Amino acid sequence: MPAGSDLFLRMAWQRMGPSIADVAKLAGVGKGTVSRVLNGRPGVSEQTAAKVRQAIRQLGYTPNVQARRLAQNKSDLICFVLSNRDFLHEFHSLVLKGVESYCSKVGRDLVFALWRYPLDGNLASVVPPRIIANRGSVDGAILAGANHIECVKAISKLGVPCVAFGNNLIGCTYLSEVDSVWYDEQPGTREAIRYLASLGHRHIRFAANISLPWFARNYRAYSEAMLDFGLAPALIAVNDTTDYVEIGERAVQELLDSGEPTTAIFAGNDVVAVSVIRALARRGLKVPRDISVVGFDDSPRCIECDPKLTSVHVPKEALGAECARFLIEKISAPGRVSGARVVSTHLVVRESCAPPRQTS
Amino acid sequence: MPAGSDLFLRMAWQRMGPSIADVAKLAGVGKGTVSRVLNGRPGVSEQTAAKVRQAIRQLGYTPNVQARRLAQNKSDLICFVLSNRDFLHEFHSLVLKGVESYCSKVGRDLVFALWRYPLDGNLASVVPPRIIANRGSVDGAILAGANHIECVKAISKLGVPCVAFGNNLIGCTYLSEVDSVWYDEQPGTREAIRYLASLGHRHIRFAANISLPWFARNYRAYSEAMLDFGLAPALIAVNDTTDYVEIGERAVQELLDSGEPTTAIFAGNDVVAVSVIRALARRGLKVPRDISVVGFDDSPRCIECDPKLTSVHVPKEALGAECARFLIEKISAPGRVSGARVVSTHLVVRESCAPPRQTS
DNA sequence: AATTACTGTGGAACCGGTTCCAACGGATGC
DNA sequence: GCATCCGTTGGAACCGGTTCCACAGTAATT
Repeated sequence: MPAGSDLFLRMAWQRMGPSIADVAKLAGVGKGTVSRVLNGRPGVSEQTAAKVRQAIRQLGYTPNVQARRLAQNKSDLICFVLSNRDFLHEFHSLVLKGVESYCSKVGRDLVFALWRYPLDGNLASVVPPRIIANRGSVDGAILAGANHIECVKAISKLGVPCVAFGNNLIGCTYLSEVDSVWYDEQPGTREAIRYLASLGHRHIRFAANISLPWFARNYRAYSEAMLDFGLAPALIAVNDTTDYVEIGERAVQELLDSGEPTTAIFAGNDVVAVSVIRALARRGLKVPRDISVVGFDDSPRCIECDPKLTSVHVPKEALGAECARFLIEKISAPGRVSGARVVSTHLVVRESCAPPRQTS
Repeated sequence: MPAGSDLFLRMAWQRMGPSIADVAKLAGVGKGTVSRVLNGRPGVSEQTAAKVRQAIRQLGYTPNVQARRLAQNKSDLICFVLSNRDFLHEFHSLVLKGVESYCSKVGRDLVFALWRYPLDGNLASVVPPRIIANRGSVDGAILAGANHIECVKAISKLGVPCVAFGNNLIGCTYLSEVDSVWYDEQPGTREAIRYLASLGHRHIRFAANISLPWFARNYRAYSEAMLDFGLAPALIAVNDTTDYVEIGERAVQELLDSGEPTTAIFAGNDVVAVSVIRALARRGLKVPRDISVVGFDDSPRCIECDPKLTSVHVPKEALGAECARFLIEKISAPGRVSGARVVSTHLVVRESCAPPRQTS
């Protein structure tokens, strides 16, 4: 492009809009003044500002984002990284929604990236997503999906501020090992047990694959709640599959085979719960008449099944929003904030629980 | 920051990495040469290139993306816009997955944005998402979710290359009115009708709210297929609600009230289909023994319900990938490609259909 | 030996903003 | 009347890349 070419030439040659210099020239002021008006900084007389605004309108001027980013050495971009998930399931869709909603409120945009690596394998060869590795690409990252804690630390060490979704962290020994946001299973779980107990249930069993950390955490919360209410925790473990539907089916089979008295099932999540209900139905057992079922997550499918599922609500959007808030605090005050943040859960009562049948 | 400050000062003061000038100085070459090496351009001797690579390694240099973007006037960023959807449901999650997978293959990153506007109201006051309006922010946009065709045209007129998801376009009178990617309902629908007919069904009714354009398109495909097989199309319209679950329930009620002979229901989508199955079950009718049901979309819930749902598969990932491919072609060859592209559908047979009961 | 051709290479100019400093003009104070 | 101060303002320098032109060597040609 020819040096010093004027606006007309530039626009004709490439699809390039007017620049701040064109505005300045038309308004008869300096570049600095236009910049001040654009960013609402003080120190410009109303008269001059009006001239500038007029020129901006006349040219249809829009600031070039890249140039601003270069000059300010920041991008106003947040990266949402979904790790080791085949795609965005309902849960993370809602987390993303919370993140998006907070980000758009504070004028930041969202980059979406996937990240895959062996969660159990050799972590030494794991490379961060390109967008994170490129310096200056994004101001920070939210690590959602399932991550190994060492990979979160690795991203941090790259100098990119980041916040992780806590409950799916692998290898994390204590809450605040990395900056993270968690949902607390306890409040909702306690409510669920109290509710079942108040209906008269005594034999409430937990069904899941507790080799998966999130189920393990739920199970611990369940156990504590049971003990608090003077009840004996009991587990139906299906630890050799990660297919939630299969976990539900096999749990029912195992339960019926064992013949142990059971009046209610607390499922590790909603998919397991729905699968449990269907497996029970196939064996002629009706929910909640013959047995009560409680799910975990409060996903949309709770109201799409019959009976509608009583479930522990996880505030997914709030979780996402909290991740975003935390990250943006970290970005604007590096080193000033850190630790773990927690959002609460609560029970949503629907139709899948009833008083236990009078034992024959 | 002081002018001409050296690397050490810059890194100490702000968290700023080494720049291309630092690499050039260390390697004893010019900036241009370093740039040539970085971008793998010819015209650099192997000896010099080696020196440069050594210096890059020594400093741990990473190029600054923003600077590159400014100089090249492109961002390598694609925007995925989800319009008028409360969040990413399964369908669009999979479309997004297809987009992501194609983009990451060709080295582009993905920005995620939501866009809300009244689809029927006053379109004059609709403002495009900030990220699109900002010149230079993204190279192009994929408009997913439900869009009004005038809004797609408005984005185009801003000079931002874009491709829209076709099937949810409002106000679109012919396929190639804007650059778009569609799934073709016909092949899968014909397969479904042929399959039902081959089982012996003659009275197959379509259930949906056909005031919604996507259902209207499905209905048209259904009607054509029915006629082709010498059968009479019949509609159960529930046009006064957009709640899919309610559509299913009310359709069943209407069907039973009418008393018209019906041996199979072709639902507008899977959510409607599942709702139909449940509503039938509540009235003591079992699928597929008493009546057959076919869904549309082939969503995950097809295998999470009982019986597993036979459904017309929409290749959502392929659709997303095609959007991305189309857009990137538009970006690299402006004005050279345009029109509508189509991906096909096909039937996936599961458990929800059987030969019709011998009429009593 | 002089001319031509070609390969490498340095570096100035440029992308389009932000930031900061010097300077200007008018009002105020003495 | 002169010094001081403050609100405005222009513009140079800068952010960190890319691009392109000019030019130095060296090899090939005449």
